[in-house]
Amino acid sequence: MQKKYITPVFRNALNKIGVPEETELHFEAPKNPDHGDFSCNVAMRSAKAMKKPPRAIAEEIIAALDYDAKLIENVSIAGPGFINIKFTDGFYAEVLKTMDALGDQLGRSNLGEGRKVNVEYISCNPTGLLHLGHGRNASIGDTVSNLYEWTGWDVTREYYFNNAGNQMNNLAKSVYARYMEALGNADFPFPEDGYRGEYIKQIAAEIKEEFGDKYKSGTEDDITFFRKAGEKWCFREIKKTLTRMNIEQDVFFNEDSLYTDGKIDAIIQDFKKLDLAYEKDEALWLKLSEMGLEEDRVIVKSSGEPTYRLPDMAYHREKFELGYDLMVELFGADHIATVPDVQAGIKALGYDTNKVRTLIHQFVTLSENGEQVKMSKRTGKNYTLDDLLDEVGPDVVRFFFLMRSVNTHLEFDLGLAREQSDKNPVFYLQYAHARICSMIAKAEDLEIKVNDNADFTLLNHKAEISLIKYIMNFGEAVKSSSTKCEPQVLTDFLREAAAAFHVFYHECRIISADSEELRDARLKLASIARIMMKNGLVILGITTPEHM
RNA sequence: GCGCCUGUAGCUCAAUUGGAUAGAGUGUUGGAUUCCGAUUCCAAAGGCUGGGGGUUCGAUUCCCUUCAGGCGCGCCA
Repeated sequence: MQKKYITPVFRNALNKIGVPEETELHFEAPKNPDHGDFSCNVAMRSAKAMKKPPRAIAEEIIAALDYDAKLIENVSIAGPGFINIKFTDGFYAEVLKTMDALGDQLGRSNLGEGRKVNVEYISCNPTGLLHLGHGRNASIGDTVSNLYEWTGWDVTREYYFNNAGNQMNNLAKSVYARYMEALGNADFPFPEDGYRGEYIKQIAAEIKEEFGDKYKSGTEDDITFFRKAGEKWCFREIKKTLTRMNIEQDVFFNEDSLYTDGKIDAIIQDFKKLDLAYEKDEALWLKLSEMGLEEDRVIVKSSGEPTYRLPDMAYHREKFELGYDLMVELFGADHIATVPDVQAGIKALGYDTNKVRTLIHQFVTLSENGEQVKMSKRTGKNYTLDDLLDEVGPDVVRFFFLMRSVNTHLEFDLGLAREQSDKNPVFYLQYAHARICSMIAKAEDLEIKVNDNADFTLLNHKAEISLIKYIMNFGEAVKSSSTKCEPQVLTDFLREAAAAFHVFYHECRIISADSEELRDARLKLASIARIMMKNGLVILGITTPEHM
């Protein structure tokens, strides 16, 4: 809203002194508060076009500015030619009034204008349990979805459920082998690429418990049974874990349906029609080398089965056909190689791949006291997401996975995460919220209610103005976090905002303020800050305790 | 060998997309609070942004090169 006021003021001045209309006019909040509330580098940008030194242009601009002295305190030149703007306290009183009027909607915007976005995340194959990388994927995906919702998009949360292909046969054979072991065949051969996790033994044990040796002969029907049983068990566990993290998705897209609905065949025919596929060595190849990539790849194996590329492309096509304006997909770094192939394929089919936004997150390492942790001390096995949830709880898990930017390696400090104190950033945020709640409760005990008509012009303490600025910028932070698909932008912002509240709380008496009017204004300010903290935590998918 | 990602304070990470004196947290040292929650606040110390070149008013950011780590490079997904 500040920009809305100053942009035309500046543009008028620029026109007056003859700066070209196309010169970019951009304001930013300087890191250093001594540089004012807003800073503009237009004088430096136009130095070339004007053929004058930046500082001289800045002087001309300032002389030509026509602004309201009730809102802007002063405008000055600094450094190589920055123009710094300082607002009055009265300006911030107005801002706070506007923010207050938003109520619970504080932080929401209509950036997306109701457009449809599909966010695909987790999409873990039902062949095992979720591990730490999936936890990061789940946390980011879910919060990115929240961010889109808060910025006015129509969001569909989707899980691509892949229960076709080799991996499932592998699962079936692994379970079968463990089942035979459980029946007393100690040296029953285990498949070479089989899944060696302990959970396979558990599945086998449960089958033995329920059905005895009914499936011991291992016929094709038996293997099918093991495949289905394994899938069902794994998927149940996955969903259980996600529920613990408070994650619920709208659509579970079944890869199998692409085969039964003929989508795979259709896409093969289309590639053939476009003369982009050819047969060699009894397999079908896609001419990726004609689409700007290194080499051609197989899309149908000589066995007649498609490779992963084909269903992946068909899946994207389905999403395009559903009319999404934007498709976000989130993968771990190990999937990075598949992206260009699939994108090239759907582009060749005539779809606009600019609508697909692929996010890649790097790996997670777990550490404690500077040492890398691979195994859970509790179970002695590989660390699963459930183990982590058991140890530190869902709030900490989600926050830790969100507090680093997506495309960097993440070190999860188990010692810090376990810490239920000020060292742990999650508690720092939640405490700010809880502190406001208990303070308002205390005020109510004294029969002091939050006064909706409080006089904000009384708020001119440095700490008060600082907090108001955070409330004012909250919506921008949500927008920025959303458009960048970087939850970390929001976690950082909220930490700073919480700090601003704590400073305010420390320096400004609220309930025992000097006057009732000041008390009311501060109490109201705190209550608006509470909404900001609450909404922020909600977007991150973290609980908002009123007591701790 | 090739492609992608990363390298910033002792440690874990930021830096508004090319801006001002590179900032936070943690750790270390020292302080504050008779009163709304001490899970709080304030201060100090800590840096050749891996190294070397280049582009320009200005580079952690862009380009080249080199070193180090991670992830990929299948008719597996």
